[in-house]
Amino acid sequence: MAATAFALVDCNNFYASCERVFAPHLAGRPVVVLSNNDGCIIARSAEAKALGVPMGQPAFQCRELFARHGIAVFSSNYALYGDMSARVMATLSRFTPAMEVYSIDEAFLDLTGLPGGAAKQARRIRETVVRWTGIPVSVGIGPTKTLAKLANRAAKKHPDCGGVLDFSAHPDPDALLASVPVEDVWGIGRRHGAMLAGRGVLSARAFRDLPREFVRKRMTVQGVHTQLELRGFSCIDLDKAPPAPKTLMSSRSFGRAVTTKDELAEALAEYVSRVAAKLRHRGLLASGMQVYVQTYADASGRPPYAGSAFAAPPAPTDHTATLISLATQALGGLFRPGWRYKKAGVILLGLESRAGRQLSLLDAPAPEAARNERLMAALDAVNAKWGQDTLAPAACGITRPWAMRQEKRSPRYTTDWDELPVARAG
DNA sequence: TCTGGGGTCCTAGGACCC
DNA sequence: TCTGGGGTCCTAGGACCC
Repeated sequence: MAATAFALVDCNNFYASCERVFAPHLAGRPVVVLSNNDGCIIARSAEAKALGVPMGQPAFQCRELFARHGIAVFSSNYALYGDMSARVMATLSRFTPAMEVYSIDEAFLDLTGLPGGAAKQARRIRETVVRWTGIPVSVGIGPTKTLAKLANRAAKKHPDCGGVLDFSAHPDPDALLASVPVEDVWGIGRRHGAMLAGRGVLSARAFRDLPREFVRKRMTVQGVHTQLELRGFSCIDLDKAPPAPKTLMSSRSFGRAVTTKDELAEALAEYVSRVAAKLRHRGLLASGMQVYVQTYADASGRPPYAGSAFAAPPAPTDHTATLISLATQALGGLFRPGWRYKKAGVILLGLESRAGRQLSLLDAPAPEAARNERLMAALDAVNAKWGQDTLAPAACGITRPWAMRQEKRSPRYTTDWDELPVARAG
């Protein structure tokens, strides 16, 4: 029986690569993608990295750098990235059913026992994905998910390995672990990284060799799992069918400061209508809701105001109008005049499966329930066919002066009939 | 004017119950 | 007189991930 071989397949500079698939003239050129609201930099092509464009930097601080180097700048286009992700994942699933889609641009695969060995399969995966989707990927292989992650990072760092690195076949694993900064280990973030650095623990190797009790005390059992995984003992299983989400949220920073309760209510109505559509798409009902608002600091130097409120519908629901009126009520208790609001959001809680719901005698369906259900189904069907905001509740407003900025969004090449790429002859 | 959005898990502490 | 031990549920806060 072969030793377990987890692979982590990770798309290189995913969002930037997606933009380039449909803009071939950008091949070899620096490309960056901005966060929602065109706020900060969330993806960079290799060329942009080489020019020193920093990850996470506010976009307005980089304008000069963008102009000087002719960097192509895009607003984020999640319709495009989501669709490209689905294509990559479908390609990966041809290789093994033992696969976990871990994020929009990453998947774990169990390559144990496949013909030719894990590394050979990984090279085939790489070639196939780039040929079928245009997206380049790197593959890290290891006996645990944490080591596969680490190997993936190393594969990206060392171009000479051809985008595939197998931890188990590495000639000097201790040296490899010693070369990885401790805060780059999967599961160890900035805070714990700083705490460890303060104690002279700087590398993955040094962390691996710490006393277990110390790790448990300072980093909880999750830290212990990470440590065991670095030692080669698998603690984190492949999750082929991720469990239903426990919360769903929709929130946005505004394109400009919002000062009135009416505008806040409109924005919240829009977020509710988005998150309710997600809820129905997953076949879930919400039994609670949290609404929150955040302001900018004001001129007097008062710290920003942040408020949140809970509300619950009479019975678990996925009905947009019910949820909107709930959010509007919650806002009533939350709103303070005289502030400039920066952001608001809605979180749906206590999610349960619609199918599994047992109706009690007390919450027998109201007469309008069946009509509501048909209305929501019709709304979702129209929006699925014609685009996300074709139909929206009037409470969301029409002009949306607070809407987020997206000045450089590329077309939704793959998901919108009006934005298909056009091929020209000759 | 100016720094995203969407998730999960763990722990501690308080309320409440038997 | 004078105040156990164990369990559950909820919330807030902090940490992590992409």
